[in-house]
Amino acid sequence: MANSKLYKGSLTTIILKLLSEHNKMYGYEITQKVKALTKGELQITEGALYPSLHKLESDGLLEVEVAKVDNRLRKYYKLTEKGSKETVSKLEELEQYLATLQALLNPKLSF
Amino acid sequence: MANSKLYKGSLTTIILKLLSEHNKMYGYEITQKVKALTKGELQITEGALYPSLHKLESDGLLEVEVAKVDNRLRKYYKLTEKGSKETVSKLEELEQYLATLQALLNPKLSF
DNA sequence: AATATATACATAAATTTCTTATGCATATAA
DNA sequence: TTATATGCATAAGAAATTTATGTATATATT
Repeated sequence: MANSKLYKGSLTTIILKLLSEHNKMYGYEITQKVKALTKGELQITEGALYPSLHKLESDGLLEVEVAKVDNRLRKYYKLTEKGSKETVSKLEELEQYLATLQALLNPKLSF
Repeated sequence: MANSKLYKGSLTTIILKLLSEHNKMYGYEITQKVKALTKGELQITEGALYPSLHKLESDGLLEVEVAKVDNRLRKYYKLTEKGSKETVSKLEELEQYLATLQALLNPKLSF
Protein backbone atom coordinates (compact mmCIF):
# COMPACT_ATOMS: atom_id res chain seq x y z
CA MET A 1 0.00 0.00 0.00
CA ALA A 2 1.29 3.38 -0.98
CA ASN A 3 1.97 5.51 2.06
CA SER A 4 0.41 8.91 2.54
CA LYS A 5 2.29 11.98 1.56
CA LEU A 6 2.98 14.28 4.43
CA TYR A 7 0.87 17.41 4.43
CA LYS A 8 2.81 20.59 5.00
CA GLY A 9 3.06 21.65 8.57
CA SER A 10 1.86 18.46 10.13
CA LEU A 11 5.30 16.94 10.75
CA THR A 12 6.26 19.42 13.44
CA THR A 13 2.97 18.87 15.22
CA ILE A 14 3.40 15.10 15.04
CA ILE A 15 6.87 15.30 16.57
CA LEU A 16 5.73 17.57 19.37
CA LYS A 17 2.70 15.44 20.15
CA LEU A 18 4.77 12.23 20.36
CA LEU A 19 7.25 13.92 22.65
CA SER A 20 4.44 15.16 24.86
CA GLU A 21 3.49 11.53 25.43
CA HIS A 22 6.86 9.86 25.67
CA ASN A 23 9.02 12.26 27.65
CA LYS A 24 12.12 11.63 25.59
CA MET A 25 12.69 10.05 22.22
CA TYR A 26 15.47 9.84 19.67
CA GLY A 27 15.10 10.37 15.95
CA TYR A 28 15.13 6.83 14.75
CA GLU A 29 12.68 5.91 17.48
CA ILE A 30 10.28 8.55 16.21
CA THR A 31 10.34 7.14 12.69
CA GLN A 32 9.58 3.66 14.02
CA LYS A 33 6.85 4.87 16.36
CA VAL A 34 5.08 6.73 13.58
CA LYS A 35 5.37 3.70 11.32
CA ALA A 36 3.92 1.44 14.02
CA LEU A 37 1.10 3.75 15.07
CA THR A 38 -0.01 4.24 11.49
CA LYS A 39 0.52 0.61 10.49
CA GLY A 40 3.05 1.63 7.90
CA GLU A 41 0.80 4.24 6.33
CA LEU A 42 3.08 7.10 7.18
CA GLN A 43 6.83 6.90 6.85
CA ILE A 44 8.75 9.84 8.20
CA THR A 45 11.86 10.22 6.11
CA GLU A 46 15.14 11.07 7.74
CA GLY A 47 15.63 13.94 5.34
CA ALA A 48 12.51 15.54 6.78
CA LEU A 49 12.89 14.47 10.37
CA TYR A 50 16.41 15.48 11.31
CA PRO A 51 16.25 19.02 9.96
CA SER A 52 12.91 19.42 11.76
CA LEU A 53 14.40 18.26 15.04
CA HIS A 54 17.30 20.65 14.61
CA LYS A 55 14.96 23.53 13.94
CA LEU A 56 12.79 22.72 16.94
CA GLU A 57 15.91 22.64 19.04
CA SER A 58 17.27 25.93 17.76
CA ASP A 59 13.84 27.47 18.34
CA GLY A 60 14.10 26.41 21.95
CA LEU A 61 11.22 23.94 21.84
CA LEU A 62 13.35 20.85 22.34
CA GLU A 63 16.47 20.08 24.31
CA VAL A 64 18.94 17.33 23.53
CA GLU A 65 20.74 14.74 25.59
CA VAL A 66 23.32 12.58 23.87
CA ALA A 67 23.68 8.95 24.91
CA LYS A 68 25.67 5.96 23.75
CA VAL A 69 23.84 2.65 23.63
CA ASP A 70 25.43 -0.54 22.25
CA ASN A 71 28.29 1.58 21.02
CA ARG A 72 25.89 3.61 18.89
CA LEU A 73 25.01 7.26 19.21
CA ARG A 74 21.57 8.37 20.23
CA LYS A 75 20.25 11.90 20.57
CA TYR A 76 17.36 12.02 22.95
CA TYR A 77 15.01 14.95 22.54
CA LYS A 78 12.58 16.22 25.10
CA LEU A 79 10.19 19.15 25.28
CA THR A 80 11.25 22.33 26.98
CA GLU A 81 8.64 24.33 28.83
CA LYS A 82 8.30 26.54 25.78
CA GLY A 83 7.95 23.38 23.71
CA SER A 84 5.10 22.12 25.86
CA LYS A 85 3.19 25.34 25.37
CA GLU A 86 3.86 25.29 21.66
CA THR A 87 2.57 21.72 21.50
CA VAL A 88 -0.77 22.82 22.90
CA SER A 89 -1.16 25.63 20.40
CA LYS A 90 0.04 23.52 17.48
CA LEU A 91 -2.50 20.86 18.33
CA GLU A 92 -5.25 23.45 18.61
CA GLU A 93 -4.19 24.90 15.30
CA LEU A 94 -4.30 21.51 13.62
CA GLU A 95 -7.66 20.61 15.12
CA GLN A 96 -8.99 23.97 13.98
CA TYR A 97 -7.77 23.24 10.51
CA LEU A 98 -9.40 19.83 10.49
CA ALA A 99 -12.69 21.43 11.55
CA THR A 100 -12.30 23.99 8.78
CA LEU A 101 -11.70 21.22 6.27
CA GLN A 102 -14.84 19.52 7.51
CA ALA A 103 -16.81 22.68 6.87
CA LEU A 104 -15.47 22.73 3.33
CA LEU A 105 -15.66 19.07 2.46
CA ASN A 106 -18.83 18.16 4.35
CA PRO A 107 -20.78 21.43 4.10
CA LYS A 108 -24.07 19.68 4.96
CA LEU A 109 -22.88 18.83 8.42
CA SER A 110 -21.67 22.27 9.32
CA PHE A 111 -24.43 24.68 10.25
CA MET B 1 -9.08 35.83 14.42
CA ALA B 2 -5.96 34.63 12.68
CA ASN B 3 -6.81 32.48 9.72
CA SER B 4 -5.45 28.99 9.32
CA LYS B 5 -2.43 28.38 7.21
CA LEU B 6 -3.05 26.13 4.31
CA TYR B 7 -1.62 22.66 4.69
CA LYS B 8 0.33 21.52 1.68
CA GLY B 9 -1.67 19.54 -0.81
CA SER B 10 -5.09 20.46 0.48
CA LEU B 11 -5.72 23.39 -1.84
CA THR B 12 -6.06 21.28 -4.97
CA THR B 13 -8.49 18.97 -3.20
CA ILE B 14 -10.53 21.92 -1.97
CA ILE B 15 -10.82 23.37 -5.47
CA LEU B 16 -11.80 20.06 -6.98
CA LYS B 17 -14.37 19.37 -4.30
CA LEU B 18 -16.01 22.78 -4.71
CA LEU B 19 -16.19 22.30 -8.46
CA SER B 20 -17.74 18.88 -8.00
CA GLU B 21 -20.59 20.58 -6.18
CA HIS B 22 -21.04 23.75 -8.17
CA ASN B 23 -20.62 22.68 -11.79
CA LYS B 24 -18.74 25.82 -12.78
CA MET B 25 -16.99 28.51 -10.79
CA TYR B 26 -14.56 31.32 -11.45
CA GLY B 27 -11.50 32.10 -9.42
CA TYR B 28 -12.73 35.03 -7.41
CA GLU B 29 -15.92 33.13 -6.67
CA ILE B 30 -13.88 30.28 -5.22
CA THR B 31 -12.03 32.59 -2.85
CA GLN B 32 -15.33 34.05 -1.63
CA LYS B 33 -17.00 30.66 -1.29
CA VAL B 34 -14.14 29.31 0.80
CA LYS B 35 -14.20 32.40 2.97
CA ALA B 36 -17.94 32.08 3.51
CA LEU B 37 -17.99 28.35 4.16
CA THR B 38 -15.20 28.64 6.72
CA LYS B 39 -16.52 31.84 8.26
CA GLY B 40 -13.35 33.65 7.33
CA GLU B 41 -11.09 31.03 8.84
CA LEU B 42 -9.48 30.14 5.57
CA GLN B 43 -8.50 32.73 2.99
CA ILE B 44 -7.31 31.38 -0.32
CA THR B 45 -4.77 33.81 -1.69
CA GLU B 46 -4.79 34.67 -5.34
CA GLY B 47 -1.09 33.88 -5.59
CA ALA B 48 -1.91 30.31 -4.64
CA LEU B 49 -5.24 29.96 -6.41
CA TYR B 50 -4.56 31.11 -9.94
CA PRO B 51 -1.41 29.05 -10.49
CA SER B 52 -3.28 26.05 -9.09
CA LEU B 53 -6.16 26.55 -11.48
CA HIS B 54 -3.74 26.86 -14.38
CA LYS B 55 -2.00 23.67 -13.39
CA LEU B 56 -5.26 21.77 -13.02
CA GLU B 57 -6.23 22.98 -16.46
CA SER B 58 -2.95 22.02 -18.08
CA ASP B 59 -3.23 18.62 -16.42
CA GLY B 60 -6.57 18.17 -18.10
CA LEU B 61 -8.62 18.12 -14.93
CA LEU B 62 -10.40 21.41 -15.58
CA GLU B 63 -11.68 23.14 -18.68
CA VAL B 64 -12.20 26.86 -19.05
CA GLU B 65 -14.93 29.01 -20.48
CA VAL B 66 -14.35 32.73 -20.67
CA ALA B 67 -17.23 35.09 -20.10
CA LYS B 68 -17.73 38.84 -19.84
CA VAL B 69 -20.05 40.03 -17.12
CA ASP B 70 -20.57 43.71 -16.38
CA ASN B 71 -17.69 44.46 -18.69
CA ARG B 72 -15.39 42.37 -16.51
CA LEU B 73 -13.60 39.17 -17.43
CA ARG B 74 -14.50 35.91 -15.79
CA LYS B 75 -12.94 32.52 -16.35
CA TYR B 76 -15.32 29.78 -15.48
CA TYR B 77 -13.77 26.45 -14.63
CA LYS B 78 -15.50 23.11 -14.64
CA LEU B 79 -14.35 19.55 -14.08
CA THR B 80 -13.51 17.35 -17.04
CA GLU B 81 -14.27 13.66 -16.81
CA LYS B 82 -10.68 13.07 -15.81
CA GLY B 83 -11.08 15.80 -13.21
CA SER B 84 -14.13 14.10 -11.71
CA LYS B 85 -12.21 10.87 -11.27
CA GLU B 86 -9.28 12.70 -9.78
CA THR B 87 -11.61 14.44 -7.34
CA VAL B 88 -12.72 11.09 -5.99
CA SER B 89 -9.19 9.82 -5.45
CA LYS B 90 -8.00 13.11 -4.00
CA LEU B 91 -10.82 13.07 -1.48
CA GLU B 92 -10.05 9.47 -0.56
CA GLU B 93 -6.40 10.36 -0.17
CA LEU B 94 -7.22 13.27 2.11
CA GLU B 95 -9.64 11.25 4.21
CA GLN B 96 -7.01 8.54 4.52
CA TYR B 97 -4.55 11.10 5.74
CA LEU B 98 -6.99 12.46 8.28
CA ALA B 99 -7.54 8.92 9.59
CA THR B 100 -3.78 8.46 9.82
CA LEU B 101 -3.47 11.69 11.74
CA GLN B 102 -6.16 10.46 14.10
CA ALA B 103 -4.16 7.33 14.75
CA LEU B 104 -1.18 9.47 15.62
CA LEU B 105 -2.82 12.21 17.60
CA ASN B 106 -5.53 10.18 19.31
CA PRO B 107 -3.81 6.81 19.69
CA LYS B 108 -6.31 5.63 22.29
CA LEU B 109 -9.16 5.72 19.82
CA SER B 110 -7.44 3.76 17.12
CA PHE B 111 -7.40 0.02 17.73
C1' DA C 1 -13.85 65.21 -8.39
C1' DA C 2 -11.06 62.23 -5.82
C1' DT C 3 -10.36 58.21 -3.24
C1' DA C 4 -11.25 53.80 -1.41
C1' DT C 5 -13.19 49.34 -1.87
C1' DA C 6 -14.85 45.42 -4.43
C1' DT C 7 -14.47 42.69 -8.42
C1' DA C 8 -11.41 39.96 -11.56
C1' DC C 9 -7.47 38.46 -13.62
C1' DA C 10 -2.14 37.49 -13.54
C1' DT C 11 2.84 36.64 -12.41
C1' DA C 12 7.46 36.88 -10.15
C1' DA C 13 10.38 36.43 -6.12
C1' DA C 14 11.02 34.49 -1.93
C1' DT C 15 10.04 31.15 1.61
C1' DT C 16 8.82 26.90 3.65
C1' DT C 17 8.62 22.14 3.73
C1' DC C 18 9.29 18.03 1.97
C1' DT C 19 11.58 14.15 -1.13
C1' DT C 20 15.40 12.05 -2.95
C1' DA C 21 20.00 11.00 -2.89
C1' DT C 22 24.07 10.56 -0.48
C1' DG C 23 27.39 9.74 3.19
C1' DC C 24 29.41 7.76 7.54
C1' DA C 25 29.47 4.19 11.18
C1' DT C 26 28.27 -0.04 14.05
C1' DA C 27 25.68 -4.46 14.85
C1' DT C 28 23.36 -8.43 13.47
C1' DA C 29 21.33 -11.78 10.37
C1' DA C 30 21.53 -14.46 6.12
C1' DT D 1 30.45 -11.45 2.64
C1' DT D 2 26.48 -9.34 1.88
C1' DA D 3 22.25 -7.49 3.21
C1' DT D 4 19.47 -5.46 6.72
C1' DA D 5 18.78 -2.82 10.83
C1' DT D 6 20.21 0.84 13.75
C1' DG D 7 21.58 5.73 14.15
C1' DC D 8 23.13 10.11 12.78
C1' DA D 9 23.62 13.96 9.06
C1' DT D 10 23.39 17.09 4.97
C1' DA D 11 22.86 18.75 0.14
C1' DA D 12 20.23 19.24 -4.11
C1' DG D 13 16.00 19.50 -6.03
C1' DA D 14 10.97 19.70 -6.25
C1' DA D 15 6.54 21.26 -4.79
C1' DA D 16 3.30 24.31 -2.78
C1' DT D 17 2.63 28.26 -0.67
C1' DT D 18 3.12 33.47 0.84
C1' DT D 19 4.08 38.03 -0.23
C1' DA D 20 4.39 41.64 -3.29
C1' DT D 21 3.14 43.62 -7.42
C1' DG D 22 0.62 44.82 -11.60
C1' DT D 23 -3.47 45.75 -14.68
C1' DA D 24 -8.37 47.02 -15.29
C1' DT D 25 -13.40 48.10 -14.41
C1' DA D 26 -17.36 49.22 -11.24
C1' DT D 27 -19.26 51.13 -7.30
C1' DA D 28 -19.41 53.49 -2.96
C1' DT D 29 -17.62 57.16 -0.13
C1' DT D 30 -15.71 61.65 1.05
